[in-house]
Amino acid sequence: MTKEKNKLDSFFEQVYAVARLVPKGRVTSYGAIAKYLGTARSSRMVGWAMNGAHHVKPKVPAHRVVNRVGMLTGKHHFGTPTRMKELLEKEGVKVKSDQVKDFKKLFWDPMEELKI
DNA sequence: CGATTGACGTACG
DNA sequence: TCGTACGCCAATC
Repeated sequence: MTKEKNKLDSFFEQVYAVARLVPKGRVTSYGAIAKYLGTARSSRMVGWAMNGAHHVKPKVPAHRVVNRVGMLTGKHHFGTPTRMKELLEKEGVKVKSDQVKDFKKLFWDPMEELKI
């Protein structure tokens, strides 16, 4: 405890929470999460938050989070540039040229499930 | 402590 | 319609 800081209230933890809520076989965007958290203008912070997703437990399905166009922009952060694609295809998400197919259909909007 | 970068998004030309 | 510029805010150099 000591100078323990409530990371659960940190913006980063909120991003992780939403990312973990993304159903298998579905994907979402940084902007969607940012917007849900009320920081739509700070969409970059969502990506930055994911930077620490690798050391957060439980595992954060960062591979289900892509940019606004469905491109796997963060694939280089998964150890291998093809890891993200493999993970998505493994869940049933079709990926072509680092871009999610039917992204519009597979898009999972937190506002649709968590809002209200 | 100031400048640059970054897994984005929107605005403007 | 496509390309470029800018803003966000935190972390890193």
